[in-house]
Amino acid sequence: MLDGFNQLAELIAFVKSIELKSFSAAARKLSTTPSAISKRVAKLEDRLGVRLLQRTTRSLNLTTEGKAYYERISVLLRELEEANDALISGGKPQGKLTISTSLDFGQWLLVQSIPEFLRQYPGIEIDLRLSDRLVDLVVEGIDVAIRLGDLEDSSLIRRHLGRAHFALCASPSYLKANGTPNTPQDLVHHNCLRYLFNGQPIPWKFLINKTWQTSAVYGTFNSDNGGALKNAALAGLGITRLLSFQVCEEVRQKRLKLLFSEQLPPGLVVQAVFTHQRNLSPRVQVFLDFMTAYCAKVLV
Amino acid sequence: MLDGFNQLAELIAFVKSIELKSFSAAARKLSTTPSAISKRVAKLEDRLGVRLLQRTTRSLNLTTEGKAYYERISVLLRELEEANDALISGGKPQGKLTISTSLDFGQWLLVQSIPEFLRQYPGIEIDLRLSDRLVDLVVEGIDVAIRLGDLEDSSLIRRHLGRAHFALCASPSYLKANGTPNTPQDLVHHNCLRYLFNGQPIPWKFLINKTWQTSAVYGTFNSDNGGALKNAALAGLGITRLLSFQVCEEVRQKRLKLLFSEQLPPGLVVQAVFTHQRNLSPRVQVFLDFMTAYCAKVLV
DNA sequence: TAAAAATACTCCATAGGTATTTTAT
DNA sequence: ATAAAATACCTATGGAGTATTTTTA
Repeated sequence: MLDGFNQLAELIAFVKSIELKSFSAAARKLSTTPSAISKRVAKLEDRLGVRLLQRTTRSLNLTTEGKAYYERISVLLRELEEANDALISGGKPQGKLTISTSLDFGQWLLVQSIPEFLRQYPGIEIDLRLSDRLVDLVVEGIDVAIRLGDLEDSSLIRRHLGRAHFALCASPSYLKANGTPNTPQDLVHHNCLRYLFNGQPIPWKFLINKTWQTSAVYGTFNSDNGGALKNAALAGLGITRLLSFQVCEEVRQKRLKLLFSEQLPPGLVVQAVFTHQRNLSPRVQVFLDFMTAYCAKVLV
Repeated sequence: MLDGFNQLAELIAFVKSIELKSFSAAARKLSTTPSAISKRVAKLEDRLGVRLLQRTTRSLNLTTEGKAYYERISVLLRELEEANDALISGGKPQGKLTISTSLDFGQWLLVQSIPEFLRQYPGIEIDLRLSDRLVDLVVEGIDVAIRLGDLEDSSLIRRHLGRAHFALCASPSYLKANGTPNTPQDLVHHNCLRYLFNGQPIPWKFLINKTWQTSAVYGTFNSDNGGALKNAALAGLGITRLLSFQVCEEVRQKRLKLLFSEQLPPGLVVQAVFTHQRNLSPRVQVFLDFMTAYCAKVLV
């Protein structure tokens, strides 16, 4: 039984100490004294009969057992808080919404939509975490991630938001200086700025004579950051392939010209992923609905 | 923050009261007084600012909010207990393992394996729940279910254990009195005892001339219980189709004879299903491994 | 009227704060 | 030398028990 493990405060002290890597910091955050935190954690260890933290006056280090325990407990505390919030708010969306997405999608599309979202739901605040690595939603306490490309992840629920189209583009100055390619094959003679995924440039495919063919393209600049590629293209360095939402503004302003639009692959699936279907919190629900509508409008 | 929701004891009192439908009963279970339980629940309600239980001196009824809260909290408490157990036991399998499976599989195959399993893991005790309805693992607090047939359930992890073959059989006395059918088509003239799924008899298929054909069969007795069908067949009532593990003993003793073994469909997939892959408790892990080995041996 | 929940009242365990000591960088 | 964790000591909050009242089936 849970008898004897009565004090939620102990668990909170433990988790917060780890997250802030300090008893004193945790004490400040929890509006109490370091003494109290020290005692709570010690008591928790006593009750469990296991040392959770190896601590010196200068550092806190999780023991193996502590690490395993932390990973489970921190999730449970978040869920408990969630349950309390849901109850108290009576189903109204509120609280902190933690979103994870890629740098490119987050910087360009998502941030544009956020002001309107926050206006519609004044009770919600947003933590936006941008990262191109595949984050673990549960461990990192993320409510919802938006991912480009159809990545498998068995344990997560997915919701289709739309499709991000590719956009092959270059600045008018580059095209003037180097000529506009007439066919994808001509790209061999151009400076092609490629996106790196896991350190590898992604091949460019084109519809040529009704079949999909990979063009061998090369260039003097590759990057794993779409913004960098766009800026390079704007600076007239060469031709790059991005996603349409990243460059629509520049295309409208005629600072970038699109090439071979009719011959590009269908693009990347955009989807929201999140954990348990059951008991989805109101703030995640409204965000999903909002993004579904927003993407339907923006991802042409 | 969870500040102010410090007392796990309150949550436990709430959950136990609901499960036992009484404060007094919960008090007995938790080795305390009804007074304490009453106060804990009242305090929890105060803190949350929501009435969770509508109570008279004779009955406890969850409010709408209370029901929603209970469903979330009860799961969290189980998981917290789990985390504590896992830590204290240091990864050794122990504690109560709750298994759900169908009546037929549970009664015949599973119970045979349990003594050996319990012998191997003295720290484990088993709650076996037999039911032919599709239970909700999370809500009912079930560690692992064993299901026959390839049922989809997105949110659950599945592990393949083997395949249960069909066995068409009848008693020697029945075959003597009514003749042994030579082909599946002959079954039209026999009393076929069929299994009911959702109230409907499941059709019998056979491999006839290298194609799968459904035989129109009829009989004077159908049941949604395999044991009943087996007993009817043993009593000489007719021919029935069961799963091989249900009748292998009787076949060995020549109290039932198998028919058309070469012409029956491949049988039902047997699989274990459970929730989250991560942090699978040791007792569930060893049970899965044990059942995998056991089924590999028993499901020929 | 009988059994269960709420309540009033008392008690004491213990959590937490203050002040101090220890420790590691 | 300093900042952080542990500890000793004291205080006071509040949780739990006993006894009593209220409620309802």
